[in-house]
Order: sequence, then C-alpha cells, then structure tokens
Amino acid sequence: MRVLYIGSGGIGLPVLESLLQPGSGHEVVGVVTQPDKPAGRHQTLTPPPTKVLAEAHGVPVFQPRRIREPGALEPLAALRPEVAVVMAYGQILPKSVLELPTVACINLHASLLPLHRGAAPIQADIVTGQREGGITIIWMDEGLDTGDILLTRPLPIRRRETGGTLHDRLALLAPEALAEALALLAAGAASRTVQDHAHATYAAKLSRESGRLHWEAPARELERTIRAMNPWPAASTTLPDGRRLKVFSAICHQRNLPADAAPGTLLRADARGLLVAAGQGALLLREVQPEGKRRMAAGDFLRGNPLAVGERMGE
RNA sequence: CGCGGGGUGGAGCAGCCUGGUAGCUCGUCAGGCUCAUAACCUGAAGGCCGCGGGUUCAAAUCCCGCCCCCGCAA
Repeated sequence: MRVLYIGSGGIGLPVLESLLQPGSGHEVVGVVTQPDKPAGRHQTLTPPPTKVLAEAHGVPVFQPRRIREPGALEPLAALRPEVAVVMAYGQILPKSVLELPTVACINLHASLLPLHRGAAPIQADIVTGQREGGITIIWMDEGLDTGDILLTRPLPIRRRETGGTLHDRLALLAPEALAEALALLAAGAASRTVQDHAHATYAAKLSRESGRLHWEAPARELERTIRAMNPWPAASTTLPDGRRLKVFSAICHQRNLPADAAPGTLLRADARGLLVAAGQGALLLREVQPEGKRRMAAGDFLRGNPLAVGERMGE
C-alpha cells in the first residue's frame, strides 16, 4: 500500500525502517515530521531522526510548523496515501489529515490502551508498576489516543526494566505489530474494538520535575520513578551543598531502619552506596551523576565527595 | 559564537587564585593478622598533571590555541 509516515521520535525509527525495506510490500510515499529544532549543547538546528532516515532513502519529507496551518494539507493529499501510519509525531492531527488516506489512519501507541494515553506512556507504565506494557494500534480519531483498537501486542515488563530499555524493546516490537495491522487492512479484515474509556489514564509529557525525588514518598515508588526516568529526564535530588544529583539506579531497603529518620536523611554512606530515608523504607542509591560530571557508582562519588550520615538530601 | 562545570597513577577527588618536593580516599600487587568482614596492619608498583605553543631561572599552577567529557537548555 501507499503509506504516509507521520512521526518524529526515535521510537518510530524501526517502524519506518521496516516500511522502507524493499520487501515490505509497501511504499512510503512521504514522511511528515516536526521542523528542525535547536538541540544539543550548542543549540544547533537539528533535524528529527525520522527526517534523516527518510532523506537517506529519497523519500519526500514535510515539516509543517503546524500541521493545522493552511497549506500543510495539499502536498500530502497529492501523495494519495492509502494508509497513514502515525507514531510519536508530536502534534495533534486535524480531521482533514485523518481523512486523507483512503484506507485508514492508524496510530502506534507505546502502551496497552486505554492505559496511559498521551506523550509518556512508557515511563508511566514503570512508575505505576505495571507488569505488562505493549504496543496498541488504533484507528485514529480526533481525540488524544482515544480511537478504536485495531490490535494489541503486549510485552512483559521486567523487574529491572528502565524507561530506556522498555522504549527500545517496544520500538523493536512495533514493526511486527504494524506489519500485521497493514496485512489485515489490505485484506479488509481489520477489526475495531472500542476502548474502555472509563478506565483510561493519561500520561502527560515528561518535564524535569517528573524526575524529582520527593523523599516523603514510599521507597518502592521512588525506586520505580528512578527506573522510569532512566535515562531521560533522569530522577534527581539535591545534595546538602545544593548541587543537583541525578540518580540512575537504586534498591529498596525496608528492614533494620531507624524509625525516626526524617525523609531525605542520609542513613549510611559507604562503598555500597547512599542509603536515604524515604517516607516508607529507605533507598540505597547505587548509580549517580553530579552536575558537570559523568555517571558513576555511588561509592566512587563518595570517595571524592564525602557525605556524613545525618545530612539531608532534597530541598 | 545560548549559559555553565570539568579533563591530575586503574576509580573518585584535592592542589591552580597567591608558579618552586605529586597529595587524599580507594583499587591493584606482595606479606602479615583474623572464626569472620565494605575488616585491620606493613610494604610496593603505578603519573610526560588532555594536546600544542608562549611567558619564566622554574609551569599541574599564568597566557593563547585546539581536542574530549558533562550539567543547564532542547
């Protein structure tokens, strides 16, 4: 089929790549992606990875500043797509775009809908302690991830899963799911299941605050936050001297802890890591990164930055 | 030229302002001690102080250029 790919994020790269392969049975007639943006340490204008891949394959790229703006639609209509495949685009598509493809406009979403609609479903899965994530392919409608479900591909979430590892595993799962969906569409056999809207949840776009460790929370929750935000935006807290400390991995401790320690209090600091009191239990920080430095084992950090038991983290 | 921190034996850091002996906490190796340990004691190896140039009697330290790592920001 003639496919219009609409996406910006790296999570969609394997999908786009699979569509571009000669044996895919489909033709990518165009790629719509976000405009180049200043990025990186020097704020240099950087194209979305999707654009780079598309151009390498000679596929026309469209980067409307706003997909809703006048004039954005016509060039896409000229491509006469049969299917539009949307994944991590970053803009809400207007009805005019949804109705453009003759067969279907489908969206690949990185969670099991209706759970965690929105921009950060992967991290939300881990933060909320889900045992299963996955890819959901929906028939798009005008709502945010509210369309009818075409198919679902579940993926077990591992015990030590991080946002990064789950992201990568889902990215690799997505092409299979898409291939199946496209086959069903081509055969006219694709089904629709209405989402259970009553049980829908929303996972807002991540901000730096998303990773802030609020020490009064239970250690179990903080540990999940740390895994979810790894590697980006990364969980963080504040050192007694005010510097920011990112935290990339930690272990929950529940036993043999002083009952009267205020959340955020450093209970122990040695080669094993920094043990910090939480609202419930304590967290042993294992891998950290101070401002301006690279990631390192907590024990290494302590060697050059000695901290005393009783000092306070956060705030 | 978006703002900022940093590159010093294998690791994490101090020393730099106020030039003049390579320091701290570990790790490694050898030996000792111990029922035991993230244990302790003794000894040892291991550095062109990121690279190039300049100033100086003398540069890790001051000046200029370059490379690399990282935080903020996206």
